[in-house]
Order: sequence, then C-alpha cells, then structure tokens
Amino acid sequence: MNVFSLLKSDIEGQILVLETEGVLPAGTDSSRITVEPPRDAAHGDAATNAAMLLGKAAGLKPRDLAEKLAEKLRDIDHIDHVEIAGPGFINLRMADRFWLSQVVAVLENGTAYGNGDLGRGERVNVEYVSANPTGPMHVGHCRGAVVGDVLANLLAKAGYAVTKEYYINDAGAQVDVLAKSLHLRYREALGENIGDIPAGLYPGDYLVEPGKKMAARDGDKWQKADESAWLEEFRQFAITEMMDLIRADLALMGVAHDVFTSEANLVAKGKVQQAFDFLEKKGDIYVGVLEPPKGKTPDDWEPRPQTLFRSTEFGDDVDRPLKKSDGSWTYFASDIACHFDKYERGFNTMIDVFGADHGGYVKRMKAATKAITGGEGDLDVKLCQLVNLLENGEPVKMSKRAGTFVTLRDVVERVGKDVVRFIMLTRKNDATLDFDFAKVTEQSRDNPVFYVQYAYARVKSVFRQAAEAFPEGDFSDVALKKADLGLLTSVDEKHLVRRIAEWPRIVEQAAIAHEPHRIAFFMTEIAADFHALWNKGRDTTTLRFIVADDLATTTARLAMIRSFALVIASGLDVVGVAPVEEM
RNA sequence: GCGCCCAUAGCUCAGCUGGAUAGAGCAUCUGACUACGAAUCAGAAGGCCGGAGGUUCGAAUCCUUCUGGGCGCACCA
Repeated sequence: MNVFSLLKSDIEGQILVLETEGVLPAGTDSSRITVEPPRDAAHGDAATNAAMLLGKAAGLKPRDLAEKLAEKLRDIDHIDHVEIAGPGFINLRMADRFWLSQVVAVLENGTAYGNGDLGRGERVNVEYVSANPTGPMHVGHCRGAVVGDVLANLLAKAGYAVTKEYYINDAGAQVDVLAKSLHLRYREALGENIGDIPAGLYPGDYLVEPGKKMAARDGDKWQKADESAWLEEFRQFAITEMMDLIRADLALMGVAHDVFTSEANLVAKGKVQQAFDFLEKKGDIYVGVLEPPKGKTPDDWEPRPQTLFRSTEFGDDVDRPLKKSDGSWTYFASDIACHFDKYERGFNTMIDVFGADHGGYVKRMKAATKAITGGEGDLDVKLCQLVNLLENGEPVKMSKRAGTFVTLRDVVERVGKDVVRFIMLTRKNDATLDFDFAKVTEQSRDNPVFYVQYAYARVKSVFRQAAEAFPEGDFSDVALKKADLGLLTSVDEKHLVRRIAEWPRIVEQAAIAHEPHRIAFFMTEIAADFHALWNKGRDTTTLRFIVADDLATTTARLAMIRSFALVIASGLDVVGVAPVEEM
C-alpha cells in the first residue's frame, strides 16, 4: 500500500467533514492536493498543500484553514503529530509502528511489494524497438529497447494490463532491397563469384547464412530466374530470417515482445484501406498540393496533387500524404492503420518508444491517433535521445559503410545485459546519454549498477555472518516477520525504513509519468542510505546489524535490511536485472 | 525559415507534473579500516537554475521572447 495515498484519502475524508460543517463549500475540488515526503526530513514524514489550495474556496487564510484541518487530522489513529508551517503547509508525522508495519508488509509480499492497482487492469499497449527487419540490431536500438521494456514492466507492476508490441516494417522498398541482397548471397552460396556487393544493396555478411539456407532448400531453382519470379519468395524468407536474428538479439537483452504486428499483413488484411475509409467518411481526407518546405527546398521538388490527411485539424503543422504518387500507401498510412488496429484490439492507451530521429513524426502520429479513434485513444510518444559510445572518454568510431558499426550483440557480449539495461536508465529518456565501456564496468561509487548490486550483496553477506554468529537463530522471512521491530530506534534506521515504505509511491509516480528512469534513480538513492547505515556500524559497534549476544536486536535489524534487499530486488525486477548474491 | 528536445555546482546529472533554505556523484580539501568486505562512509567547499519579461500566496518547473546546442523537416521507412 502507498502510504501517501492513504494519507491523501485521510485528508480528503476530513475535507468532506469540513464541507458538512460549512467551512468549505460543498463539492470542493480536491484533485490538485498533493501529499508528498517533504524535502527536509525535519518537516515530518509527509506534507500537504491542501490548505493553501483551498483557502480561497473557504474564504480563509491558508494558515487558518490549515488549523481547522489539522484539528481533524490529529484525531486519526496512525497520525502521530500534525503541525502547520510556512505559508500553510500541514506537516504530518506518522506513528513509528505505522512505518515499521511496512517492513512486515515487505517481508510478506517479497518482490511483489510495490505492486499497485493504479492501472485497475486497464489495457496499455507499449510499442518499442520496431527496428526494420533488414539486419541485426545495432547499438542505437539498445536504449529504446530498454526504455520500452522497463516502462512496460513498470506499468504492469502498477496494475495495468500491458502488451509489449513490435511493429515490423516489412512492406516498404527496403525489404525489396533486402530480398535482392539475399538473392545475391544465394547465388554466392551456389558457387557464383558475386564480387563486391553493388551500391544500394545490403553488404552485411549476416545474409551469407540465409543465402546458404535458401540454396540448400531450393537448390538452383531461382538462380537464373527472372526477378519477378523470386522476389516475393525471397522477401518472405529474408524477413523471417531477419526477424529470427532480431528476436535472438533482443533475447540477449532480456527483451521479449508479446505481439509482433506485420505492416505487410495489415495492408493485406485491408486494415489500411479500412482506416482510410473511416477517415475519408469523417472528412479528414482530401486531395491537395503541399507547399514546399521553407528554407530547405529539395532540388527535385515539384508541386504535385496528393491524397492528404487533414492532420492540421488535430494539432499538426502541415497535412500529411497518405498515398505515394504511384498510388501505394505511405508508411504514415500503414502506421495509422497500426494504431487503428491497436484501438480495435481494445487499447485506448498506447505508448510508442521512438528514437530521437523520429521527433518530427510525433505530432502527426498523435494527430492521427486522435482522428482514427474519434478522440478516445491516447498516444504518448517517448523519444529516446542518442547514446554516445565512449571508450575511456574517447568516442567509439562507428561507420555503417565500412561495416564496423557496433551491434547490440557486441555491446551485450562486452559488458553484459544487466549493465546495459541499468545504464540505459541512468538518464531521463529525452537527454543524451554517454555510455563509456570503461566506466560502466568499473567497480566504484560512480557506477550505479555496481553500487546497487553491491548493496544487495552486502545484505547477503550480513546474513551469512549472522548465521555463524547465531547458529540457533532463524533468519528466514517468516521468522523475521515476528521480529520485535520496536528495537529499531536510531534515526538512521527509521530513515531507511521510511525509504523502504516509499517504494510503492515511487512505482506509482514513475508509472503515471511514464518515466522508467526514476526506478534506477530511486534504487541508487536507497542503496546510498543503506551503505551509510552500514558504515555507522563501523564507528559505533552497537549500531552494527549483528549485535553479539543480542538475538532480538539482531533479528529486528536483519528484518530491516532484508526488506531493503527485497525492495532492491523488486526494483531490479522491473529493470530486468538479476540481483547479485555475492561479488 | 518551421517544428520537437535540451540548457541546474568546475564536470556528469536528479529535482517526485507549481511548494518550504534547489539536491546527488565525480573532481578538490579534511577525516574514518585490530574488517557484519574501506569495492564503503562522514564532513567542508562549491549556485543569479542560460538571459529578459509575465502568470500567483509561491516558479528550476507554466506562458511569451531572446541566446546557445542536438534532432527532424513533400512522393523514405
């Protein structure tokens, strides 16, 4: 349970009482009221701005209203202390036993502590990665893959019914190029000398094996055949092969999507036409000529009548073409169909994770989603900024042309999936991120992955020591739940316990904001609290977790650090990283 | 020329959708190992939150406008 939402409902309850007493007008809007941990711990455990927001409605000065509200709150059992501060903040202090009960809650729920019902089972679709099926994944895909995956995990933990989706762009010209590239490798496999790969085709050697497979399967059947005879066959085969490759790459990162939607399939099923008809009926489609883009007119620009979607009606800057001059669908058209399809499958909330180079695409996609769902669908787009790959501060040279681009596989094999996943969350998604191979594997304070893992391992170490110190002691979770937690009396211990109890709120807030990086930041912070407490025991032996000849205190402290470790494990679970038992 | 994103300590970044005296790490300086692993911790110092206006009880946060960076700008995906 989220402590702060409990307090908020307490406050809302008392506001209703004040309404019946005539202090506040009936139907007071309490939606903007917040209950948060104050920045300064001296202000208490939680602070609310309620009186400042409602002062006007009550016709009272904020501090006077605060006094009336505080009076009511003092009567609530789990609230220990209420005081008014500053312009009208109400600072609340909870009874110790209330916080300590959260330790028991963690021990009872394990890593499920922090699971919430914020989402109330509402279905959410998170689309991420969606790399073109034309080759293995490169390092640029890592960030979006992690952000999307962890965001999905986070929403699931917060009580949403999440579907992880991958949209396969297998309908455009690039898959024809892929098919032709494969055909070349196929001929090579049959013994032909193909020389250099011609410009415009994919030169990567990842097509060598698929070429051999095709040769083994069909022999020389397609070797001399006309392109029109084999193109479709090779396209299908190549896409299947590339998607296997991509799925394998994603598996290396611990990413597994629930649904793979094929663009070509959407077209074939008539989904694009259906979406088009729907928009046309609404009057959102017309044939017109676009202005050339100002400032940077392409050399070959010529005015041309096109089938356009009236995206300006829905907040976009210009209307967007749905059909190419040859009459085929644009990518945008099938992407509309994709979101239309999601909506029909029951998703009102959709999230797309894109790379920063798709920034110009956001407005039109949001506009299209609004139009195609009749305003019911909500699309949020998370743009992931670039990752700068560094080696000891020096940029890693990457050249797609020279074929030396760093693949996702290269990175994962070098530093491990856990490091990649965690580091990708050490910045908010819309800030660029430095990824230094030397730093991310360093075992020091400034490497958050290590720092968090070390804290977890340290707890394990304490338990090993405790088992030796108290051979008769029972330190299982079941036994720890019965510990006398009243023995946790130091301010530092109480502080850690409060931080542990904050976890459900962190999950909620991060889920609401769609910001998975907050999980990583919280874990780093709470790990610091733990390390600090651990070191108190260095200076003052009575503050150590294991106290010789005092099984009761030891058990209470182990209950505390065990629940800390479980919160870390719970967070790592969201991030998709395995906790390290021993370093 | 237009749109989106970014600008916070010397450096790298948080800042909980408007709250109280703006917080961490690194680097710098001063300390803590007869060890529940010092792979860590404690303390000091460091700020006109890019500039200028505005909105209100209250702004790093919202609006306007500059400045400086990144990305993208018909018939590609």
